[in-house]
Amino acid sequence: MTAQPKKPVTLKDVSKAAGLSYITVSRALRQPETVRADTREKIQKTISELGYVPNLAARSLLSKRSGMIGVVVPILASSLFADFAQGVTKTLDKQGLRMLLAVSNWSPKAEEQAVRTFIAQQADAIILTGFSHTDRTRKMLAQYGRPIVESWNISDTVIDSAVGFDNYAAAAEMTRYLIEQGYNDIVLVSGASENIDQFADRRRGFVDTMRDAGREVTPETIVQFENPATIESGGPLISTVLSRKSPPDAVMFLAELPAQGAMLWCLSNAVRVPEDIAIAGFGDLSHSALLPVPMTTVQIRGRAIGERTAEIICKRLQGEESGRLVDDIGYSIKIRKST
Amino acid sequence: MTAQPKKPVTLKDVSKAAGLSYITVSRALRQPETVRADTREKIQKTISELGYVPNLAARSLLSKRSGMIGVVVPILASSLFADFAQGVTKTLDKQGLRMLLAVSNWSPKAEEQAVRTFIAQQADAIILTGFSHTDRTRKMLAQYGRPIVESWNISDTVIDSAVGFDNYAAAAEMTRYLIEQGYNDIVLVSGASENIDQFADRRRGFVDTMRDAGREVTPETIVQFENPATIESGGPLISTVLSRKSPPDAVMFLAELPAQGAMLWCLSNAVRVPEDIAIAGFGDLSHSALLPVPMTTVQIRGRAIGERTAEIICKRLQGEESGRLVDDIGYSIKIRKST
DNA sequence: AACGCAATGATATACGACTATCATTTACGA
DNA sequence: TCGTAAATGATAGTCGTATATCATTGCGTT
Repeated sequence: MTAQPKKPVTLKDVSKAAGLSYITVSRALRQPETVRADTREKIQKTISELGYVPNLAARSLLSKRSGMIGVVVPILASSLFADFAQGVTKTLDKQGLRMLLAVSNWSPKAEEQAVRTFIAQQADAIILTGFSHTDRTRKMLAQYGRPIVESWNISDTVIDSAVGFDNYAAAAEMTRYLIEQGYNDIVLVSGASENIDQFADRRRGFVDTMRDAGREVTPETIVQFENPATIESGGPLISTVLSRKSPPDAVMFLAELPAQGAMLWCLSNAVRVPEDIAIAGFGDLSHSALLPVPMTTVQIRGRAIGERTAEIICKRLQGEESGRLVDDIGYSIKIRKST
Repeated sequence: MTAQPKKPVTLKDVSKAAGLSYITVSRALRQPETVRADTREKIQKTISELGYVPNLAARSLLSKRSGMIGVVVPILASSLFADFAQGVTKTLDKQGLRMLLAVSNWSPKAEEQAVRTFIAQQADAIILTGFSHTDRTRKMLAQYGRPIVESWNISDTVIDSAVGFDNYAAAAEMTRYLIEQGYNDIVLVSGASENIDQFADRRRGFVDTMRDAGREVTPETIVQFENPATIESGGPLISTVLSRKSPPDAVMFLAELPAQGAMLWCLSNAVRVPEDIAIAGFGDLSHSALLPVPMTTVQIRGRAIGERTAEIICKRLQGEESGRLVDDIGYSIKIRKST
């Protein structure tokens, strides 16, 4: 069945089968009003009989539009980026656009490779996550000449447009909240922040707020997990922190999965939250609100970021010159029982 | 910047800039050994100066290979299908192939639309989830003449190849286990199974095993949730079941999220698991093993299914005529504390 | 000086869809 | 029966890449 590749059906094949000329068939599809109704019907009939599907590679060569949008996410499994990607396709679908999806594993180098093939494939627009790109990526995108949206963060220096939220402010606000709640010794659990602006910004938000409040930030204050963040890393992280000579009274995570892992570890090890240790997350994955001790966290609407991003792309492709645009979709601090 | 579309750089532009003929530049890329080393270098230099990126639409028109693989998943957010998709791209990446990803929302009609555009985009292969396709989808795929892999289930009647596990057997084995554990009144919580073979097979596995064991299966035995399965649906489902005149002593879920939701509801409502009610899941998302009462479930390795699926595609595209192939990647029943 | 070979050039054709231009056929009313 | 408009046909060129064929140039060897 699949062994011998079938020769694909072309418009020419359709015209022969219908006993019409190529040009008439072409017109029936492109300018239907110039072709008689019964002729159109006959053509439609043979099209579905032969199973003709237009070759978009040929069309794109001429029209310069491929109908594909390139999207790069750092990771997909158990993360808000899956929501994001789903939001993107959902919106693109309505316009008949398709998503070329690449996973970078938080590597700008992998992102570069993805962008290169997106451009080669004639993607009509490109969606990236974050602002951390290689020089070559930036050079390629500068030549690209089509819509580019960076997502999941906002900044004054975007390539083209951006949709996201203020990572710095979100972390700062959560830090301020914890300080105001009276926690004296707050530890930050952060992802590796080299090359990842989101984590770097969140981290700065924490550090600046702590210092503004007169709190000391020592090397002991910040603990790091390896990307990608996993739920399994949470237990070891919190147990290490709790076994210090003078353990902190609050731990603020910059990713949701390790926070959930830490919470579950506490539940299983008779550590009371928030009495023994307060835990705050970042992201608000679906479990967080339903845990026996619902978790305080920064709620990010990943789906909404994806939809908004795709909407901007669609508008741009329809010729609306919105120009450089930075859309702050916001976040919200969800105060629950864990702090 | 993005306003006026730049005219893209073509091979011809490169040849002009390098002071060479088009054909020499073309040869330098396709048959490098026929071009002098220093000429090749000069060409490479101008290529990177101009930022030339080959137009794969043009190439694909000639070569019949687009370098893109179409993938349809029912859902992406908080599900094993995100792991699956990540496994697929990871493996495709190594061969320089890209993933066109569509989300069907469990709708065969949406799948059909996705398949149509995959074929139009000249995808080199197509990956589907499950066996539930519309007649039109089947017709298109029959004409397609390229590798097709159906995933997440296995069967004797596949279109081309399949990678997955035996949904029927997995549900049957879990049912048998619950019966052997001595649970007398087992309730099944299933997804809507019209048009979704995975759920239908799991359901049959449950029903057949129950009847074989002499258990009655009444309308009361099976409760249904709406797709997509959410964690939020778990609480209401289990509380409804528990408020029956004679509540069951075990609940078997055919999806992991509602099972987790049910478990978390029990934890928050002083319902003891498994003493008051046993709970079994299906899928094993990352939280399940770490809950205060770790959950018994059917472990599915979504990532592995994705990787294996992509491997088969890659081999096929490299010309290995493996032919019709059904790969059972297995599952494993994880007995934990919740039953 | 003649030969062979490597490197490069010129030209044409193909891929499938689309369009512009001009030509032909058909149907219908006056 | 003619004029007109609508419907259809024929032909050629476009997009960017790839390749087959044949031609030209330059260089070293005998």
